[in-house]
Amino acid sequence: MSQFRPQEIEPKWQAYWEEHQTFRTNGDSERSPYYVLDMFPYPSGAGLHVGHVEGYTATDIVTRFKKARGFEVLHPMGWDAFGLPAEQYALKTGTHPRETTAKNVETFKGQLKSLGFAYDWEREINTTDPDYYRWTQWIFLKLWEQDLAYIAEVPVNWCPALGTVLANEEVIDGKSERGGHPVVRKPMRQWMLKITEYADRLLEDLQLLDWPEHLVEMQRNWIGRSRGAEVDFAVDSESTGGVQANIRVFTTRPDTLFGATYMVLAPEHPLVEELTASERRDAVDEYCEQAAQKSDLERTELQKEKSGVFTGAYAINPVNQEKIPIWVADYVLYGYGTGAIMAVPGHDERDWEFAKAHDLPIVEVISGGDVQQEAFEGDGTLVNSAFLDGLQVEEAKQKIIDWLEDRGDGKGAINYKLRDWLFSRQRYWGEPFPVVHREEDGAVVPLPEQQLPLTLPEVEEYQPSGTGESPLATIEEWVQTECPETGKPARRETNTMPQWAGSCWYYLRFVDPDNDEAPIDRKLEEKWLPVDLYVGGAEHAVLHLLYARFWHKVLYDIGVVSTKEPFQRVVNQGMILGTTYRYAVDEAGQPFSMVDHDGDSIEAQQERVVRPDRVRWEGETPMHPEQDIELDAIVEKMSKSRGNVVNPDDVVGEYGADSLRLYEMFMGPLEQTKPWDPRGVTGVHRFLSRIWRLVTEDEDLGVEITDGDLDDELKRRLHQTIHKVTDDTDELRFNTAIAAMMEYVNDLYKRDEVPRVALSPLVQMLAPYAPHTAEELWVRLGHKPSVSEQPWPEYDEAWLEEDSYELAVQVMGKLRGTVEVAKDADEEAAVAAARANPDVERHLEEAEIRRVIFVPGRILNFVIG
RNA sequence: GCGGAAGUGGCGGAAUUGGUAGACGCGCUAGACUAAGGAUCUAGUGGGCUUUAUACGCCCGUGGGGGUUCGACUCCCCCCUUCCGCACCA
Repeated sequence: MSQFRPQEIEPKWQAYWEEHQTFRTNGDSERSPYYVLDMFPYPSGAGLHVGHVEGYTATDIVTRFKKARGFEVLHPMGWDAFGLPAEQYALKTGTHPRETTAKNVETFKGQLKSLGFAYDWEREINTTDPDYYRWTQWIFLKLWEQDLAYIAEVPVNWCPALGTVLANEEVIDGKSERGGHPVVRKPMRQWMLKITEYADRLLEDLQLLDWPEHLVEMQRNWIGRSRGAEVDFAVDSESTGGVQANIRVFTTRPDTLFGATYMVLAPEHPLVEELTASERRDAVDEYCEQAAQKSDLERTELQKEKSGVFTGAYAINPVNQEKIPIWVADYVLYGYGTGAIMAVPGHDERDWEFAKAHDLPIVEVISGGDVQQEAFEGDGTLVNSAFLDGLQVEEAKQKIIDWLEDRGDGKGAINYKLRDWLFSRQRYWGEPFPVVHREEDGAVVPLPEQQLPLTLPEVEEYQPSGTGESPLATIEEWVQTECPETGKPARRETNTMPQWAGSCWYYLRFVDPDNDEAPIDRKLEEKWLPVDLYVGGAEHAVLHLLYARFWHKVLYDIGVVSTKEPFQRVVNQGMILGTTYRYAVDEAGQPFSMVDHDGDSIEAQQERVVRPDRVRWEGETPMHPEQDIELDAIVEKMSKSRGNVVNPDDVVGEYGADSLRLYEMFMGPLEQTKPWDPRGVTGVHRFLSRIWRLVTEDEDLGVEITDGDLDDELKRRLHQTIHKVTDDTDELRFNTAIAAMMEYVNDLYKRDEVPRVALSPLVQMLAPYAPHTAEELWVRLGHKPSVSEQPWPEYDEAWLEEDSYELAVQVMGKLRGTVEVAKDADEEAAVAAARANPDVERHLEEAEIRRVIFVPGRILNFVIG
């Protein structure tokens, strides 16, 4: 026997797999292909965290399991390496992002290997590699050719401190996600991608996918399709001193058109300028100016009462020719619909509030509520609506749309929340756009494909130019070029692509990483796509997945890929939470406990945290290391500043990679958010150690390994275990699969002798979960390596059932006892057995049995009365 | 506010075509082996009542309240709480 020392066996088997190319994908294999993909990481300086390990272990188990089940598995890994942190580090230290990236990749790769993940490293890709981004640029050219890329002056989130424009998702509460710097709106020249043109297909094709409901729902909401009508309101030119205009609105409630008592334009709406009456101009100008200065946040949250100003102009309601006032208010968003609304205060809560605040009339057109008290948004019968009176809402919608279309005053329309994709960043560390701006006429000219990749030039300064242009703008010799068509002077585009670009198609490149003719060979794409299982964090539930789907559809339209959707099945691993130990300090800096007498947390203005390894334990109570203060232990998201981050390297160092992997899978369901419990690791480590001692015949155990056959009972247990572990693994229920193996081992421990044939399948089942330990034990059981090349153990249905079973017996639905009955016992036999049980009989003897419910294998219930 | 997910022992979690609630693990308790045990092995461990004690038995128990059913963690209605996403989207 020998001690279980993971630190000794793990490097050994990692070297073995590498040397024997155990997990190299054979592209010519006849086996069924199976593509398992992880969301590839951004190689940050912080290294791998336990959240990565969770998802990567899950896919690793699937990879090894599917391989054992006869599939040819593709399981690649790469680096999403463009991005802001490396550039910010360059700003601080002058280190080229390429160097930072290379170093971080090295760290990550070492960590991944130390965990024994079965990647085919021959297919490693890096989005910052010119051989890779050449094809990212190529796809951009295709988008341009398809008229899906354009340049626009759009108000963007300009962050002066970072000297760059941020995407909406990078702005949180009006501040930059990284660094918390203030963000303001500023119009700038930007590249946009017309994702909106694909909105319908992105919505429709969600049906084809095997994704969790919440994810599909989030995508649906993001796309935000709504059906309604566009209606044209003529402006009353008498009220504008002769200015003629037309205001088009989008509404989902055309049925309420008779209830429109005023109109609202967004402050940015171009008609505001034209329509405003001279005597109202000062007030309107002032209002619009204020609105422009407000951030999105201020325009929404701080808005207790809806603000707005009257323009002095009136519009004419096309259904009844009534004159209604036109207002300007920032509760109407310029970016949605037409930037103008017809306000129906009787049946829209927002309009109702505005009408109340500004004393505008409220008219009821749908009966069912009291519109003077509150807006009625429910279904009902049309009233005060001339030819619509008496109809229900749905009928009225259709009728009014027909009516509007006949008269040319409007039409049925569909609107989306989804906006075009802001696709440029004013940064250095991103893919350059493969286009030039010709100086003589300002034309945008794409580079010919042969000139790709357009590589990033070396740069002296990583500092943004400050004007909003990227550092690339400062390199004259790079910027100055000539037009590939005319040879005349031209300037290169100095924006770069956002980080999403590289991750939009990397799953394709893994299939054919070295192709220098095309991003991917069509035949290989047909073989491997779509991705069978894609695992990653929920933070990418909307944008990454939506953008990648969009690109995939474009590539589908131009024949590069044959599949409509890239990811057949997506699973989000749940977040792993850490424990934070905290206390509070008062204004004078005096520390005090945040735990009250009942053990509840109390609120504190300022709190401090204590790192877990500095906590002083008084029994079960966490205490401040120096002071007599009880710490408040709370479970929350891991973050550096809270000192609650668990470093996988530390766990590997102490317990080994297999224990870390096993623990993360044993914590609970993959998709669930789970708290990290340091003691939990010891539990699974103990389990591995128990198997180890069993297989290595630890003399203290007194369990002997024999070459004999399985007795019936053990055979049954083995087959039941294989059955359970197989099903659970297949359905990603790793926690219960591990529990089944634990139970089996517990049973084996109760025996004096265990035949080798009872252990080998166990080791095989363990292999995807704890591969190093399994490899070593496989050899110690007398087999040739490697267990990773073994087919998955089979179970025999015949051995899943027992000859007899314990039948639960109820009287009036209450459990009164259990009896052992034969597997095929009929009701008569079951009742006889049950009545022979005194505990059951006692409840039956005085009563009349009205009914007997017997479900073989499950329950016997007596109804008495 | 809208949408999604979820509330089960001291803790992480099992169990849902309705059929013995609490598998497995942590922690805890006792015992064994020990010079020692934060090692290991064995047994026990939802709460309460009954009992000299044990066994047996009984009652309660899956966020709360109703309901359907022979039988409900599971299905239906109402309510509460937590987490996640979106947030004036007309």
